[in-house]
Amino acid sequence: MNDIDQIIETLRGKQFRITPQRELIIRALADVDEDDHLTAEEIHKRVQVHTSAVNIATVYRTLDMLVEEGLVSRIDLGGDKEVFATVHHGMHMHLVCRQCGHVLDADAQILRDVGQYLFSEYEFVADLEHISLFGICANCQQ
Amino acid sequence: MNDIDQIIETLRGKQFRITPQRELIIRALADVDEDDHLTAEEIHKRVQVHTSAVNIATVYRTLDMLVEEGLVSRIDLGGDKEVFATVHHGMHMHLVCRQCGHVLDADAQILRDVGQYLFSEYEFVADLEHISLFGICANCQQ
DNA sequence: TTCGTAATTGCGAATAATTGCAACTACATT
DNA sequence: AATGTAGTTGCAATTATTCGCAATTACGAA
Repeated sequence: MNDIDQIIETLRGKQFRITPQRELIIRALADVDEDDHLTAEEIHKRVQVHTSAVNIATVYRTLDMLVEEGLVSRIDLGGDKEVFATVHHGMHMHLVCRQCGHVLDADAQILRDVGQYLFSEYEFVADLEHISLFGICANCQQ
Repeated sequence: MNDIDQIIETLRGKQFRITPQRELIIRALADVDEDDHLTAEEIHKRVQVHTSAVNIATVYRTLDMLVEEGLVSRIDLGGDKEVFATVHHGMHMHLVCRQCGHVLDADAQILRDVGQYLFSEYEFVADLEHISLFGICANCQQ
């Protein structure tokens, strides 16, 4: 079973209705190259290639729902830029420079320890698939 | 020297001008109880107690500048809620439940390791004073 | 297959946040 | 103390996101 069907099955299991709009949005999200992330606006554009009959508000609402259900990651790339990707996408850590805005992808392996600690100490299941950390990149340090 | 003067001195050193607006915004931010964080809107209200002559756009721009200079932390509490605090505020980690929105403060000590790793591996200086992690809290797991 | 209904959508309006630009001002220089 | 100017602000316009509500529709049950 591919990512798309897997997400749809999960939603059905939770009594969500699978509308054409939702399916198109999920396809747009899943049909990207590895390491690719899309903004809400980009997703809307991709969906409109197939049909112009999907409202931008529906895109926002569907993304919120998918994030809340843990099927999609909301990735903050510095205030003004917010992107989305399915959680099947592979673990990522984004190092965002708060000075130049540059985004560096880092190995997220180290966060496993943090995740384990948070669960044992607080019973909190942290989303560590896509994490953004802010700071200053090598270039901007001088 | 207190937090406020320290921030102002740092800004002067970087050739930023200390306008009445900026001073009021910095005071509003620094004059809070430990563990308190303010939204841009709350900061604006606090400043307006002293004078109505500060535009909300100035508050946003000043906060952006302070964050970019590393003097203030921008703390994301779940998409719609963004709060600010001076970095002198003490290390924090916010565990934000993506289902119920509840925010739990956790010990941030463990992130020190992550910070060291990121610097040695990527020369990236991560802001670990105020971190938000998203996930599912104990209550919402069932 | 049809029906009933609660979930979902689209639309327009409301709200939040950002930006361009002309006017203003902090402060270094004289 | 007066001056020049680059940095900063206020305002209005723009853009991004959310919300209320009536119309529509997915899908379980008959």
